[in-house]
Formats: sequence, structure tokens, C-alpha cells
Amino acid sequence: MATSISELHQAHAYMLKTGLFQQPFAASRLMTAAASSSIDSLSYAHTIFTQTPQPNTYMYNTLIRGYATSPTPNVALFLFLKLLCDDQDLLPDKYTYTFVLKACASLCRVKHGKQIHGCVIKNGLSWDVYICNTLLHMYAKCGCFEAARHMLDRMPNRDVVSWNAVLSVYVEMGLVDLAFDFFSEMPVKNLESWNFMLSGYANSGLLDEARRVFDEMSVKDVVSWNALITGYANSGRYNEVLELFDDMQRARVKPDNHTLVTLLSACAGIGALEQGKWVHAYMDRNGIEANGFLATALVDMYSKCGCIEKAVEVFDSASRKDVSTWNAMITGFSVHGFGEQALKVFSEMVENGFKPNDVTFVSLLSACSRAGLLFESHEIFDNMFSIYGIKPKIEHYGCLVDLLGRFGLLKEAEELVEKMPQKDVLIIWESLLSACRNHGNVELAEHIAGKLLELNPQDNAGYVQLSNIHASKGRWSDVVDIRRKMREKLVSKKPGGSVIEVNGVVHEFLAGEGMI
DNA sequence: ACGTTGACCT
Repeated sequence: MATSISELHQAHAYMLKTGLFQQPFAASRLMTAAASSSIDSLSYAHTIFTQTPQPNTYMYNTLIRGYATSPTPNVALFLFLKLLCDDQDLLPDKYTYTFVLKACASLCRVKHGKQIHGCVIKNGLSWDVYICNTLLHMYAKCGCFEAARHMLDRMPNRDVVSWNAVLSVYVEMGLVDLAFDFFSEMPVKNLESWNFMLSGYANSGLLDEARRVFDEMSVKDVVSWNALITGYANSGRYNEVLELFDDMQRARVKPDNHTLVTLLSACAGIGALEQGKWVHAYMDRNGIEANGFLATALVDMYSKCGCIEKAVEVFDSASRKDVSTWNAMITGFSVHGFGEQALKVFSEMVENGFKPNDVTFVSLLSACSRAGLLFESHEIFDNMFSIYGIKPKIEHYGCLVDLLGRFGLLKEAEELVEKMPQKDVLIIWESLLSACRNHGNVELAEHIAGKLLELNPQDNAGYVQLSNIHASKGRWSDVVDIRRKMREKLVSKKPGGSVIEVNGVVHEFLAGEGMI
């Protein structure tokens, strides 16, 4: 089996030279290899398809399946139409329908799905449980739960997958209550059914319910453990994540890459360096390579735990990086205050042919902001859209406003905020307001605080900052006035907190709390 | 020769 595009090219060239390519079976094999290899070679498979004089249904199926699970499932629909119209002597078979229906589901195109359902009935394929299950999933995915239910109730040969196909959509949409009603009603359940229900609760942050389902399960696999652990991790309950991982090991369930990624992000979240190192050592012991997701998670963990050197080490030795891996490294340098290094990694990233995304630019701009790289930040902000086609979002404006504010370029910052899309500008005004405070610019501060309170009278930052500015200028009566307004609206400041790891134990303390 | 339902990183 070919694993790289160059191997595919070699095979293709050989087949053209020997005339093997003219044989439909051989051509199909090559195309299948291209469409299903892990590398992004779907377009290459499409090229082979186009060059084949008389593609058969199998080749159509292979390509439709490839596109159905790609980011552009509409091409699968197009190919299905081409099969119906262009090739009169070819007909879709039962496989074609499962693939094209999958495309309808991911596109939420219920109209097309219904038409294809009609074809299925016309061609006498209504008995096929695979097709019916895909239809069920399609109707549910498009929000047509009544249609799905109607079909499910009338299906003579429904099985556990039929029920799961609908349940999975309830869960995916976060409709946990409906999911649970449906789940309770299911006459047959398998491990997947339980895992769906469990991850439904876990993803909605309903950890007690998730836990209850988990404890009720007679059989659990690594997916079950991962679902629960991920739920705790997403709720920021990192200490419990580490406890659950201990339980998992005691239950002798072997962690997989997903487990380790979640574990590392938990370590990163609480700065648990020792546990993070343990995960890294575990990977080494078990021959698990630090690539892709795991490399990203390790880089992130080491840099959040303060070990930028270790982060660099992992990054440099990762043979397979993706955009997120690069982003994690840039963020790492950024938060450690190494602005120039962050920019250097960015140019390497581009040189290596990676396409930066909006996260990349948040990291870059905040690197500039922290390191005070004013000139560079303007250049990056401008290139972001003109070269890379990424529209600046609130975060990007925020970084720039922050930087301008730090340099005391308050007028410029204000002009930038005025140019922003109106939605969500509150936080940016807050950032600028604190810059005004640092530079003692009372006039602009009052102007901004006024805007802020007008936009959101509940906003505590506006009150707090404005009162601080008055306080710094000795305007005590204004301070008292604002504090009284705050009490009236019951606005209060949430206490700040921090975490630190000492000897492998993570401690949390709140601002104003004693150390001992 | 092909098919239905699964959780993870910035």
C-alpha cells in the first residue's frame, strides 16, 4: 500500500508505461490507494478518475466516499449527479447510496437526502440495513427527528446501529434530555450506545450525570474513560482528571493517544510539571512518538509549566508537525517574553509551507504586545488579511490595542477601536481604559468609561477602573459616588486566583489570602 | 475489492 504521494506517482507512471492503467481494475486500485491514504491525496484520486476513459461504479463509489468525509462533501453530491446523468450505462449501487447519503448528512441537505431516499425505494433497496441506518442518521442530522422516528418504527430489520444513529445526533447537538429519553427507550444497547450517552453528559458539563452513567456501565473501554476524563478536563477540574487517570490504570485500561493528550492539557492547566513529565516518560517507555496532537500537547504543557527549553526540545524533534504544533511553539515563546523567537518560528512555519490560521496571529500579535514590538505588530496585522486572507477578530484587535496602549499611543488605539466591527467591543474598551489609567490620561479614560457603562451598565471593570483613576487623581468624592453606584447594581469584583505546583502537589490560592 | 453509529491539542 502506498503511503506517500510520490509512491502513488511512481505507481501511476509505471502503470501508464505498461498500459496497465487502461485496465479498469488496476486503475481502481490505484485510485482507492490515493483516496484512502492518510495523506491529503483526494484531489490526486480525482485526477486519476478524470483520466480514466470509462470509470466504473466502483471508482465512482471510492471517490464519492472520499469526498463525503472530506471538508467538501458537496463534490460527492456533484459526482453522484454525474453518475446519474453522464454515464447512462452505469447505475449507482447499494454502496453508492450509503456514501452519498453520508454527504447529505454532513451538509444537512435534507432535500437531496429525500430525493435519494426516493431512488433507494424505486430501486428496491429499502431492505438494506446499511442504507436505512445511513438514512436515519441523515434525517436526524438534518433535524428531522420525526421523520427519523417514523422510519425507525417501521424498519423491519432495525438493529442497535439504527438506534445509535439517532442517539448520536441527539448527543452531537447537545440535546441531552432528549438523548436520555431516547436512550432509556432503546430496546438494545451496546457499548457505543453507553459511550454516546456518557459523552453527551460529559460534553454538556453534566459531570455527575456522566459519572452515574459511567458507574452503571458493565463494560467500559478506553473511549468510555476518555469521554469522562475529557469532561472533567473541559470543566477545568484537572486534579480529578489526574485521579481518574490513576483509576483507569488500576482498571488496567491502556491509555491511548487521546487519553494522553487530555492528560497533558490537564497538566498544562494546573502547571503540574511532574505529572506532565511522567506522561512524557510513559510515552518514551511505550514507544509512542511525540508527533501531531501529542507533540502539540507536550509543547503546550512544557511551556505552560515554565520549561520553554523542554518545549523547544520536543518541538525540534517532532517529525510530524501540524499548524497547531507551530502555534503552540509560537505561543510558548510569546508567553515567555521571547518575541523575536516567536517571529522566527513563524517565518520557519511559512517557509515550511504551513498555512497560518487565526490562532497563529493571536499568538504572534500577543508576542509583539508582550515584547513591545510595535513596528512588527503593524506589519503582521496588515499581512494577516492581505497575504493570508484572515479577517482580524476581536482577539487580534485586542492585542494591538493593548500594545498601542502600552506605548501611550492612546489616540491611535481609540481610532483602531472605532474601526472595529461593533459586536463585542466592550472588552477592548476595557483594555484601553486600563492603558489610560497607566498613562494617567483622565480625559480619554472618562470618555471611554462613559462608553463602557453605556454599552453595559452591569460591567464591573468600567466602574472599577474609573474609580481607580479618580482615586489616583485624589478625586475622592467621585470614588465614593461610583462605589455607591456599584453597590446599588450589586456589581462585585470576583477574587483573582493563582495556582502553583510544589513537590508534585498543586496548590490554589486566592488573591488577598495568606500564604501560610 | 467498497458500506451504517464513537471522544483529543492552540
